[in-house]
Amino acid sequence: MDAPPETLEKPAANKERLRLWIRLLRAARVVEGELRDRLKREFDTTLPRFDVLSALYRQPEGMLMSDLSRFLLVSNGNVTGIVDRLVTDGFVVRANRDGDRRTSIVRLTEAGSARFAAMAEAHEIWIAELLGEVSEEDARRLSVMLKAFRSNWENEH
Amino acid sequence: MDAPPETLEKPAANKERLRLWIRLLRAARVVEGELRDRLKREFDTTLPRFDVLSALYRQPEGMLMSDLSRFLLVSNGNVTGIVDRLVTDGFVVRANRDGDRRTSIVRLTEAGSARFAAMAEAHEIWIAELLGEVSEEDARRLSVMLKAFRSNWENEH
DNA sequence: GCAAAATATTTCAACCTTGAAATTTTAGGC
DNA sequence: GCCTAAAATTTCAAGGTTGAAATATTTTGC
Repeated sequence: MDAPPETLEKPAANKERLRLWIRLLRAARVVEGELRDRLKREFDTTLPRFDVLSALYRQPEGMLMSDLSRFLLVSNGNVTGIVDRLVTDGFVVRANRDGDRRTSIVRLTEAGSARFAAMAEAHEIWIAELLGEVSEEDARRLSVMLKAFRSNWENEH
Repeated sequence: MDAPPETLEKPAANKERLRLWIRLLRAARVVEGELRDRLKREFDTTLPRFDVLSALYRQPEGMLMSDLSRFLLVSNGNVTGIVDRLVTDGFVVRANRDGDRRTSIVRLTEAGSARFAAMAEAHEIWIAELLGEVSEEDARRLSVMLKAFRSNWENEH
């Protein structure tokens, strides 16, 4: 016997999930907005640029455009524009890859790496400050839940 | 004696908060992306338009542009554009308010109200489906945490 | 080898988003 | 009653975002 589909199982649970989603989205927007302001004020940059630098910082050997797009959960065309601007600013380079002329490896420059290191340090402090009310215990629990949510999602899609 | 500032209190807790933030942001993006796709496919609309309709649906007497902006956590100029397009589509009207010619009350039309009701029904099911792995118990706990986070934020800002 | 399918990326139009400047109207001080 | 400040909104430029179409290259099947 199959279990009934989740969505019909218990109406109250679904209302609770809806409330959860709305609050999660609002919390994310509040924090995101604050980070955007601070990145602009203190480093004259944007959140998407920060995200790209962050991804590249973890992969010193570089990433393909499609790697970036998949990792950041944004479209290919989007990454093109952001990387273009980062190249103009001198924080990133596109290196030719012999063997496949369709692709190029995107890598941080020295300047980009140094710049990101400074931003990351501030960023960590900002998050500590913005999420200061969340206890270490709560943070751990919530974090585990969200990780489970995501791996589950990845497996199904 | 004052307690030490949160950010210096315990480095491990801050790492945990940083991890939490990253996971929260990713979860929000995954769900948001899926909602965007479905709203487009099934109702030929966008998330920001849905958000505006949703806000207006809860306030049948209408809202000022600045009310919408504050409630949705987006800029004034942003709301102007979205409402303009909703007016063009016939889902929303701007009514003159006697007494103050700077402002106008934005309200749902009959069509807008009916349209939103249909979308809201689907939306609730989608969320139930997307967050199906989160137990009712977890949802409630998480939801309470996020609510506390937000009221705390509101009080400080 | 070559045509066709698959892959990686860019381009583009439409929309979303912000923050700052401009516009319009109202409220206050005198 | 004026003049100035305040308030609500719109306008605008720059950038972010998507999805679809276009481009360029590589791989596959035969």
